[in-house]
Formats: sequence, C-alpha cells, structure tokens
Amino acid sequence: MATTLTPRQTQILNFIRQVISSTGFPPTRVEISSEFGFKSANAAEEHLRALAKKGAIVLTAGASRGIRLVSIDHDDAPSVLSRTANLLGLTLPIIGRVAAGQPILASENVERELQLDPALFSKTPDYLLKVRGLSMRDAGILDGDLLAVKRTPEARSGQIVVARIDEDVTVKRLSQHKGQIILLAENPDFEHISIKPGQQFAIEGIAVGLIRAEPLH
Amino acid sequence: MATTLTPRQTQILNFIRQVISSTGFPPTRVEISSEFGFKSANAAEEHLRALAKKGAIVLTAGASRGIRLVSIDHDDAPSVLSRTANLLGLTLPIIGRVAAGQPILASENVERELQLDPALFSKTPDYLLKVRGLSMRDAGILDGDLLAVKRTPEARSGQIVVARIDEDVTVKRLSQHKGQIILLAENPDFEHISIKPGQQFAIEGIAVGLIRAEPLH
DNA sequence: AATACGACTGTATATGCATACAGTCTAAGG
DNA sequence: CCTTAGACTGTATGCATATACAGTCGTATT
Repeated sequence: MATTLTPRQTQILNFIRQVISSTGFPPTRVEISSEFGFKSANAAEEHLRALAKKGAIVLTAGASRGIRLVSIDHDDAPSVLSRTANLLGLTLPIIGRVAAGQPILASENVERELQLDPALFSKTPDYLLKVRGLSMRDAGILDGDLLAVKRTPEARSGQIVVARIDEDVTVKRLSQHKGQIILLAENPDFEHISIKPGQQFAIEGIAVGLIRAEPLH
Repeated sequence: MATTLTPRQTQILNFIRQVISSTGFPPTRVEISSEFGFKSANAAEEHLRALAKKGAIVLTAGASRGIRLVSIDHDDAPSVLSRTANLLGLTLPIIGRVAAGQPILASENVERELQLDPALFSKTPDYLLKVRGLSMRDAGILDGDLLAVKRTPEARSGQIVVARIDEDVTVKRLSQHKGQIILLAENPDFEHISIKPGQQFAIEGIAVGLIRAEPLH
C-alpha cells in the first residue's frame, strides 16, 4: 500500500512537516502556494488531495489548517504520531550496569541523560539501557548499544524484552508457551534461559528502538 | 518568573494540548468555547491572551489556529545536577531512497526531519540514511535502520562508509589496499564490490552512529 | 466604598481559508 | 492519436476565524 509520492509531493509534505515543527500548526493552502511560488491556492489544494489519497496526510474538511501527518510505516500498526511541536525533547536516562537487586531506574544506575525527539520511536521509551555482551547479536543488538525501553509489566511472545531473573537484568527475546517462559538469546554461542519455578522473574520493559552511538567499526 | 496559571487557564491549556495531540493542529476560539460551553468566542480569546501573557503559549496574530505551545520547565525533582534547559540543537534530514544520480541531500530524498541531541554521537552527523537490505547484517546494521552519516570525501580502510558507485549509493565497509578499493559486505550472502578502473566512485560519508526506530521483533 | 481582575455574554466585522469549477501544458502509456 | 495523470493558472463563493468593543457578575484587594 506504500504508494510512492512524486518528487513534488514529497517536497510539499516536507514543507508541511517543517511548518508544523517550527510554528506548531500546519500551513494553509495559500502559505504552501506562496512557499512554492504557486499563483493559485488550488495547486496546493490538489497536492494535499493527492497526499491524502496516498495516505501521507489526513485532511479535516472545513477546518483551517486541517492537515494531519500520518506515520507511513508499511509493516507497523496504523499509529498516528502525535507530533507536538517539539521545542522540548524527551529526556531519557541512560542506564549503565544495573546493580543487582536494584530498580533499573535507581539514580545510581543512571550514567547520563539524553534528549530525544519524542517522534523518533513509535512507542515512547522510558529509558535507554546500555547493552552488555553479544547474546542478541543476530538481532542486530551489539555490545554498547543503547536499547530504548518502554516500561511495561507485560509483553507478547516474540518481543525483545528487558527481564529480571532473580537479581539480574537481561535483554532477550521472550517466548511463552503454555505457561513456560523461555528467554531466547539471538546468538548460537549463548544458551537460552528457561525460567524455573521458584525463580523470581519479571518483565521490566519492551524494546522499542535502538541507538548505536559509538563509532561503527 | 513562572507566573502561575489559574485553574481555568490550566484547563484551557490542557485542552489545547489534547487537541494538538489528537488532531495535529491547535483548536480555534470557537472550538475552545464549545468544549467549555462558552457562549462567546471572546471568552476563549481572553483566556488565550492570558496564557500568552504568562508565557504558556505564543499567539500568531491573524493566523487561524495560531497557537503554539511553549516548553514549561516541569517541576519534578530530577538528578543531582542542574539540567541544562537545552532545545535539541541538531536537526537532521532522514534520507530515504536516493534517486539515481542525485545528490544525497537533494530535497526529494528527504523523507522527514528529526531533532537529535548533538551530544549523542562522537562525531556530529549530517544526515540519517535509511538503510536498505541486509548486506551489513553482521555489523549489526539491519534493513530500515537509520545510519547517522557524517559527510566527508575521505575515509580510512575498515570504516563503514556511504559510497557512490556510478549512480548508486550504498553502505559498505571500506577496504583500501595498494590503490585497490573494495567495498566489503558484512554478510556472507552478499558479494564484495571491487571498484574497477573507469567506474565513478566517491565516498559520500562515514557512519558515526545508528538508530533503529522501528519496533524490534 | 472604590478598584481590579478573572470569567464570562453579546454583537459585529474584516479577513482568513477551504474549496468548487473551468482551463492550459506536458509527459507517459495504450 | 487519444487518453490519463501530474502540475499548475485564474476566478469565485461562502463559511471559518480572529478580534475589537461594550457589558455583567462575583470575588478578592486596598
């Protein structure tokens, strides 16, 4: 369904994004026309219709500036990113090594803080966890990567989660089969972890994104 | 400095936030009035004036829906260090598919823009390139990832680079041996590319970081 | 008691804006 | 050659909106 936009339509869409990001509200037809030098507002109108038809925006009939951006992801759910004018970003703590038994967000674990564009990830993360080791290598998660994590006590099978087993915090892929929970490593060199009765186990959050800040080599 | 808002003004402000977040654009005076049951749009007008005077919003004269939210320092007690009230300094374009022969940063290639904390990457990137394909899988770079790229015409052997061969732009690991340039794929399923004399070749930039915004699965 | 201010009602009015209809021009297919 | 789609110009129409001015009412201040 990913209808491709024409170059001109892409330019229009980017202009709309830029206006929203800098003023906090979408442009009018006339403003679009004046940006591109159109002598008729109808040119802008038609571009908006085309963009709406292709699903890049949603138009609200009758409303001035009634343009709404839509996230265009082919595989994802139809989530409409609320793009609040971000003068301020999201401030996320970077969690380094988690001391055994402590809550992840305990201030001793916070290495530093980072500002992020809230529109970056589909689900808003609560913190960035610095990944240790290569057990998730084949999922493209390497040592030192910052995993964007959303706090939640529940997760679906197949999701990559931050979990706590007894005292230790780990990143693995969750697998739930008839009550049996297994944490899968994405690297043949590592063993899967099955949760045995009596072990303390909790989902701390799910991975919603990743940042690799260190120079790639 | 932080003049306190009256309860009513807080309600109005929250309504504005809610409208922006759900529709993508701010409400009109009439819409505010109808939400709160005002029989005159002037009631909303005066609330907006008050909010603007107290710095909670910025009004754009003459523009419909010309309401812009302003960041207000939140009152939660954060870490020990005083937080720098920084707006995210860096605005990076996200480059989707690069049309053959075109400069990477041509506006047609820009899918959208993103704000990033300049302190995130060790070297400041110039743009984010959406990676296509799995040829760099074993370097932890997957399809759809956003590669943070710093523009530079030179690179060292071993670095991951954005290169242009004839008309096409590609991400590979650079290898230079006695004048012979090879672009290495990090995936046994893909072939290395050796540059033959006569081929147009250029380093477009080097990878300085990576962002995976799509939900991990 | 006088004044100020928040929170409105009521009435107007000039633009702001969305949007319809009628054409033109060009490039791409069938 | 004919048709269609994209990208416009030009002209209009009418509701949508911002915004000014004149009041009312109640609750604090001074």
